[in-house]
Amino acid sequence: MSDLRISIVEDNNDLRDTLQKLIENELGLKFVSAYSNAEDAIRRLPKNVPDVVIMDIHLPFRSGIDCTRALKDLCPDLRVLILTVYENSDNIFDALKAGASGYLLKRSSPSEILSAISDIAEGGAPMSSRIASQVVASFQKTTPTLEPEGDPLSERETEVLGYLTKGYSGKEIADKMFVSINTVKTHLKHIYQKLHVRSRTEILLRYHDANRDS
Amino acid sequence: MSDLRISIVEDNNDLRDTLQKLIENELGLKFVSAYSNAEDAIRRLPKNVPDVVIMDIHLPFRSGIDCTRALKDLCPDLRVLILTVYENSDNIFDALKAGASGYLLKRSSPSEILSAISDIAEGGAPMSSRIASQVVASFQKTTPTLEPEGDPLSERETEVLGYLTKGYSGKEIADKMFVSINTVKTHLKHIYQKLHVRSRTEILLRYHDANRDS
DNA sequence: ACATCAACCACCCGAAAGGATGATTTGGTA
DNA sequence: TACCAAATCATCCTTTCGGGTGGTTGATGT
Repeated sequence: MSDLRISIVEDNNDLRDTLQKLIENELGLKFVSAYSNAEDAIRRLPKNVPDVVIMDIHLPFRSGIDCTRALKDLCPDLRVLILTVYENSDNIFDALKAGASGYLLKRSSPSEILSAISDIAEGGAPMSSRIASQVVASFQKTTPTLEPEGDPLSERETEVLGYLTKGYSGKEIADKMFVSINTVKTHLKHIYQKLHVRSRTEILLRYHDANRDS
Repeated sequence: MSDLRISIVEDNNDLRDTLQKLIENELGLKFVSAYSNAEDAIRRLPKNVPDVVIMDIHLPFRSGIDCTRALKDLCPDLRVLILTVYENSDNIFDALKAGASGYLLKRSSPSEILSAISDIAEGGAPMSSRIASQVVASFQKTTPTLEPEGDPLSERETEVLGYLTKGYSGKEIADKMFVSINTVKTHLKHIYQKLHVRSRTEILLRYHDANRDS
């Protein structure tokens, strides 16, 4: 097994040098390249693709998240390890969606960074503790707002809602439930009243905001 | 700071005893109770609530996921650390949705388990490497089927699609884009053709199936 | 016996959505 | 230059939605 090849995208010169030295002094890792902005990285990194790139988020022009997206597009096998000071959930989720596999905070110790590099290269997804807990929290989004605890939907109304959120039209729901279109419309009116919405569009938006499952 | 209070829900007697000894022999941890099934845990654990409960998933009658849900309902501050052999994504996501904060595989070493306990008690979300990568992968659900690679949407069409997926009506989109309602309708027709759908409802379904974001 | 409520259905209305056809302008490219 | 795609708008037409009003039945509970 040859050395893991590592690149760095980081605009802070001191930190970039520190990381480079950290990598160069570690057995099993090989420093490949470093870039101080997203453009350089996107243009030049694909010519000599590393195994892992350590990516800052705050960069001069294009963000590290943009850069991650672009690089993953050009080099799908590249593993991106975010190393940043930002721990707000928007940045975390955007980075992961953009294709990052790991997310460390800059306060991490050198040994944490090194073990994260090994972990991410082996298919893991290293995250700082605070990051992981936010990611997990995103799964626990309490399925709220659908049925606001005020007046529960009746059995048939729930059934109609089920078809509604699967994308069926009023007519199709009527057929599936063996009732007339007018009955479905009545149920729908009641559902809209109870959930305080005025269209199936609003239902779908709320439903898929609230539920991350089927 | 007093000792962390730990309980165990695990049906395998050997492993349960091993875990108990592991906890009893560790400075800073205090073993509180152990249960071999979900019913016992749900009935008796709330009478003496620990800080952290180590939970197996495969249990005799009710699963550890059910048990997690019930316990989190009774004791919201309880931290649940899943310890199981299952690493399929359904169990992972269901457990996290049920309120678990950490997810370890049983192959984990004693020191990993101990540090996970500390981590979870401090608000972290410890996960085995393979688990974390599956969780992260769930954010990267490749935004498929929206734009089927056959004919990309034009600039304005993409713009219309953006508003559409935020729930705006045709008229509202027209206003926001400073064009007539007819233009929006034309764009919509083209979008429907390109994405092979027949209504905004289908668009919303596909969009929110594909994207876990706003 | 009476009240209540879910479920069912009908008719009406206006607004929105979806589809077809055709037209004009603009910018870029063969 | 000639052509083409994208964007703009219009007109016509049908269906669907959302909302209002009203009614019948059957089960449940007081």
